[in-house]
Amino acid sequence: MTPRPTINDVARAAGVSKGAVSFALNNRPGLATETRERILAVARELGWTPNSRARALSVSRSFAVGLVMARPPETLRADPFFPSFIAGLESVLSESGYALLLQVVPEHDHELRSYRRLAEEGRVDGVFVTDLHVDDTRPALLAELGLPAVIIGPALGEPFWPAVGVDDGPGVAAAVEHLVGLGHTRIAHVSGPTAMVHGQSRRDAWSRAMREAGLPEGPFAEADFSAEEGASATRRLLDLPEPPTAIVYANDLMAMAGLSVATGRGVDVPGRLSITGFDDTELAAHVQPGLTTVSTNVLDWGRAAAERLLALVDGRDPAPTELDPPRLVVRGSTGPAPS
Amino acid sequence: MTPRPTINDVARAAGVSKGAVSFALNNRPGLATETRERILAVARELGWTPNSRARALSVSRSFAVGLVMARPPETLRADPFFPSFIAGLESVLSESGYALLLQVVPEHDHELRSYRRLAEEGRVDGVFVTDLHVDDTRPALLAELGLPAVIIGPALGEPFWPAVGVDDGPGVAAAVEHLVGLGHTRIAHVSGPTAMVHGQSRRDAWSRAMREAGLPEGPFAEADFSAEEGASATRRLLDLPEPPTAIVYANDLMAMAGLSVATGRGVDVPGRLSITGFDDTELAAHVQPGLTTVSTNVLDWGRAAAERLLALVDGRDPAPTELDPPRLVVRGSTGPAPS
DNA sequence: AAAGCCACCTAAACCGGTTTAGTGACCACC
DNA sequence: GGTGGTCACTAAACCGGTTTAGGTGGCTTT
Repeated sequence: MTPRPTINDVARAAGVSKGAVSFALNNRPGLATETRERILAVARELGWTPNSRARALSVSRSFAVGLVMARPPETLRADPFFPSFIAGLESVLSESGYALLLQVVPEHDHELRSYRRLAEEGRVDGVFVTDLHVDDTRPALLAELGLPAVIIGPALGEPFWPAVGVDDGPGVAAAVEHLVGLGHTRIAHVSGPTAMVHGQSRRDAWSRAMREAGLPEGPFAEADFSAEEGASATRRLLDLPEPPTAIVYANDLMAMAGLSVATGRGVDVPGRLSITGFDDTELAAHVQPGLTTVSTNVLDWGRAAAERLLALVDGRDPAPTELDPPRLVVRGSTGPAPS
Repeated sequence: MTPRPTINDVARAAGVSKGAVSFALNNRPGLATETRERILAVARELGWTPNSRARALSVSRSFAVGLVMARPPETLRADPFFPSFIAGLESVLSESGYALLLQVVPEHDHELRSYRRLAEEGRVDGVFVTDLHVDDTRPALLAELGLPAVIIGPALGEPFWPAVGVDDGPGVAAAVEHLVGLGHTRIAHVSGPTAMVHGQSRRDAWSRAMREAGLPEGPFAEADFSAEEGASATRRLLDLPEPPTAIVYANDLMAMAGLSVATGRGVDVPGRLSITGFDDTELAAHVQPGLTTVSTNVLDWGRAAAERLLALVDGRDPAPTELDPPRLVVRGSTGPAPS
């Protein structure tokens, strides 16, 4: 209620100039140790904290970074990625006194405008870019705006852009290999949108793994990561004259919906059909049968992305970060191929 | 790359003082229409946007509001609430030029510090308070800090605090009534943490509905909204000498885990056991059998909360917002009580 | 004793907006 | 023809920090 003290109040109370207070706060050389301590003591006593708005103006930095999520609310709803990812970001950002500014926009078009606005108004010092499309115009826009950015996700194409992400490939490959080891030969894939980088990269990984196992590619169905489309893709695959004996889904949500479609039709899992997911969501361990899936350390991923962006903002050299490779978690939804 | 133009550049180019530019921008009276238009034209031509940092300092506002989420990452992971809720917030905030500042902290203790810091540094003009505990100290802290706040969730106790939320009660009651109508008499409840307001309020609603149906309360198991505890609570209930014929869960995640436990044990759903959830997550419609659950309009909820906070920040009278009441969605997981 | 040099601190400019007090021109009125 | 009142605008203070260019006093140096 009482107005917060300003640097002037502290200076007056300590009998020094406000410059001195600033020096003491940011412990810069040029102050006698005794003076510095006296100033800090007074500041503590008055309960003074520097006003971030004033600081932001004078140093021309906002000490905030932005995350824009462009998804229809429906797709957003059950996404297991963001909460953990954001927790990872935060653990690094808050440590450095940075805040995370979140924007949710309904369409890609709005997203471009969001970035532009964030940059032009000087709200953020850098941004994270997620859900990259294969022909995404955002990197170009951000370069034009001169806004430091870190791309979240597998780096596809432009390698000079700093992307941070676990490579999905080995995870999908591990799932395929696991199934091949169980004797499966007709292994289908239900992908996310192949117009998006992480949809495409998982799809590619599946193709490659099949090729490397010396198998034909098997049926493929494109979906959009939602339960709805996961279910309908599964129906299409099961309706094939020669249905697959295993399906590799691009995420857990679609896999769980597919699992229900199968059991609802009386198709035994894993007796007649094996199923794998991707994400290792909490529920995956608790469906019947338990879902074999790929687990990635999203928290660490967030941390790495934040560190990278802060380095970029500070003009430091971003240390190349090593992330845990994805790990296959085998549960009950996969079993030997039917004979 | 080239430094953004400032208000001074615009003033010089238009041949007026910077005050005039400011007046034109915020279209305040006292400028000839012709002058105002000339200034705006010049501004547009130079591509000038007012710097929000400077604006924030001079008007002593940050044009940002904060949302602090204090949850262990595990609980956070699969929460269907936040993504939609945030989308709702955003739709209102961005309209008014406000930004959403997100903080994720691992513990409740950190959360208090987060709020304090946000307020003291002047980063935000107001905050949302979620996951209220029954003995929560945050309202007191925020009052002390003089920070406008809107509590998200059912208002339990302190009615003078502006809370925005759908009342869970009718939703849970509808589920119980639906089951009673199907002939069930032993209806159990698996709750969230009763130390939290929304855990407690759903539990209370269940008790009340049972009482009003003239039934004894039936077995109760406290859990924490997670799939893990939902599953173990279900096991405890099914192990009872006289197991319930229906279970009302406080959220979908626990209900789906419970559903799997039941089917895994060979307990037919809904033949021998009926199950209801709460949230109407995307997957609820796609499990086998489909989950009967309670749907709330979380997007609208977010919108209402944002409108309320902005009103509070502006010192306007917050219009009382009407939210859609929760709606029971009947699917296959509920059926007639076994005879 | 004048000059030189630190070490320590102050005064003032600056960041880029908003806001208030004030000024000059113009017109109306008595 | 002086007074009063608008209108349209400018100049300058202000928000609360950071930063730079001095300034002061004491101690060495020659």
